[in-house]
Amino acid sequence: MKINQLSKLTKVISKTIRYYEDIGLLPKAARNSNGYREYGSGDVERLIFIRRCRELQIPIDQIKQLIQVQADKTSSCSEVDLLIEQQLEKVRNTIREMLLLETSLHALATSCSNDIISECAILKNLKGQ
Amino acid sequence: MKINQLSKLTKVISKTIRYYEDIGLLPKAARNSNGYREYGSGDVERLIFIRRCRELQIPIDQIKQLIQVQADKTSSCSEVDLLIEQQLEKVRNTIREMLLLETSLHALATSCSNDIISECAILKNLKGQ
DNA sequence: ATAAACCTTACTGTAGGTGTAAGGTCAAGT
DNA sequence: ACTTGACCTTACACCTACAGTAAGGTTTAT
Repeated sequence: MKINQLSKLTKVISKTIRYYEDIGLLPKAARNSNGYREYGSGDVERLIFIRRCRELQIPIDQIKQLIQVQADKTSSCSEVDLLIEQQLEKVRNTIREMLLLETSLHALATSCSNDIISECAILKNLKGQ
Repeated sequence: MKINQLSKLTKVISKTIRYYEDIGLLPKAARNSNGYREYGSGDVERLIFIRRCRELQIPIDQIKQLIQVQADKTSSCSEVDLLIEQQLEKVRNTIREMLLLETSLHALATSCSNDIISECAILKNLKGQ
């Protein structure tokens, strides 16, 4: 199949598929006589795997690792476990930071009941400290 | 004062200060005879304002707007309110997304009690759908 | 005198793509 | 036969918000 077909099956746009090939996340695609990329069902599976990982915000370098681990039959699940666990920790950290941010912004948003710009409490708060 | 002094007072590194000048977030700095940038107390205040905004993840373009609004004595607070409100909404959306992410990752992390890579439930889950 | 600490510009790289230009190919319709 | 439109190709620029590095000039302290 051609790139657009792969794109439809995986919900990854062609542009991004070529990009993934460029950076080595996908192997170099086979080409047919006119130079178009040619894909098979293995590519569909691999790309869906990648898309699912990206949806979970797993960085591309770590996806590369996950793919390598899968290819190596002798490796154990513990590497996979660790990677997912780390990703989970990162997400939880982000959530904590975002909640602090939300508190600050909310306090800021409700601080000004004025209408005169020179007296605006929001701007004053932003200047302070 | 010179750039390093400004940096210490505002907790913004010199590199970033020059960058802000490049992109027009800070006005072109005055120069003294040797070509070094020369700053005054107004610059301290302005840069602290910018830092506080960045800590709240307000994008640089919106900080530019906030600075313009402040300079214009005829403008009302409503623009400021709106901007902060939008930022708050963005942060809340990110939190919502992150919480969904956390759920997915947690489910994934606890799905595999296996140790054989070819049977790893995590990898299977990532391939599916 | 010299070394450390500071200043300058300019260019490159980061993550994960998206946008755009300029062109080749292919199938269908007129 | 010709054209139109949909598809394919590469290559380069752009996005955010900086950080790193090179290569060089200046100032300050010892």
